[in-house]
Amino acid sequence: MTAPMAGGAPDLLSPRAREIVAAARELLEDGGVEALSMRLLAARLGIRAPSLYKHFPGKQALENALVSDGFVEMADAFEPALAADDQVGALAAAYRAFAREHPHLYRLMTDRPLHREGLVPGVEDRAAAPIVEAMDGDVDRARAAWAFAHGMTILELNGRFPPGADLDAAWAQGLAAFRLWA
Amino acid sequence: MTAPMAGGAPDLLSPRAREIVAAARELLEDGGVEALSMRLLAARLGIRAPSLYKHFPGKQALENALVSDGFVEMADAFEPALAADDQVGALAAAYRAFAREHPHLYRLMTDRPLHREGLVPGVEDRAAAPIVEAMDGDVDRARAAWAFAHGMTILELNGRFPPGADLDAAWAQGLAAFRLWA
DNA sequence: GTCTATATCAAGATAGAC
DNA sequence: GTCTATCTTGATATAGAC
Repeated sequence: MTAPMAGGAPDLLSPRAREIVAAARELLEDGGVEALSMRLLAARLGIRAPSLYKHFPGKQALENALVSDGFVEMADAFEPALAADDQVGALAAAYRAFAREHPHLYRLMTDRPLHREGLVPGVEDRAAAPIVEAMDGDVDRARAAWAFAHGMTILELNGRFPPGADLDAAWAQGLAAFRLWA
Repeated sequence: MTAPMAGGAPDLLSPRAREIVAAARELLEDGGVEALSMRLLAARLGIRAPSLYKHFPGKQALENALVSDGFVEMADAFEPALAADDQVGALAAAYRAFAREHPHLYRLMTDRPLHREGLVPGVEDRAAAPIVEAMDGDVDRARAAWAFAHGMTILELNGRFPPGADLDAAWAQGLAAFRLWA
């Protein structure tokens, strides 16, 4: 696992809270969103569930910490793609790689409403900025490109394409369209 | 609500089971996937939850019936778009309209793994066929286009675009790209 | 076709002692 | 910082009577 605070911002969480988030992250990546319960998390830490509430007011706060970390990692993965010759292709590759390496985190981050009030300020924007940048600052194109990437990703994660589907080819078709714009 | 069996196929469900599915549909459209519980469904029908198991072996079978109906309705909504001058635009409009009119059904149908063994045979393919047709039979382009449409739809349903985002403009950007292919 | 009664399980969360 | 004990709620599902 990469460092959650790679950007260098000071950590808002206490050391013990950090340990809990780390365990929650393992639990999530191992067993998915459904496995992320206060009971199982406590068990992984060798403590009882009520103890967790001394460190987080509730489950939502814990999820918010996981999602905030995820956005920071996403931004760290996306930003280098802007240095590439083919920004669109490099960014798409980074997007697919992130989702492939952290499918359950990706789902937690993208496939449900966000509780924005509880996130670390700015992290969502930081992850989104490279997409806008790659689309030359056109937010409408950026949203369309994001929708394509998310659609491909979540449909694949949910097993919605036919078994033999050539997803590389489908990605290539979408990317070709994005490049026509640019 | 439109007729679930508009295609004319014989209904596999008993009349009472049909009533139960109709009530489940109302429950789903009113309160979303989380509201779709056997208890609440029974309450809406004025009976007790265990009685439902005389008509369906389990909750999954009930969901499968809802999803199968949904695919039939989706196909009925998509197929006329192929008669339009602008097939891509008409199909996209039909897609958006379906999701807007049945957001919770759309989620049940698309935003999770499918239990294909339990669906009415052929319904998924029938809903997908118009997209492939509009893309001149190119399945890779059809998958890319579907990913874009689903991404736009589900991100909007989940409130993931910024409050002031011009989603019509984002759709237009994506559709322009699809038309460049054609 | 519906009922009561029940099994089983799991979830998030709180109070208060140590 | 962790504990035990408990609350509250809700889910799917089964057995067997009527």
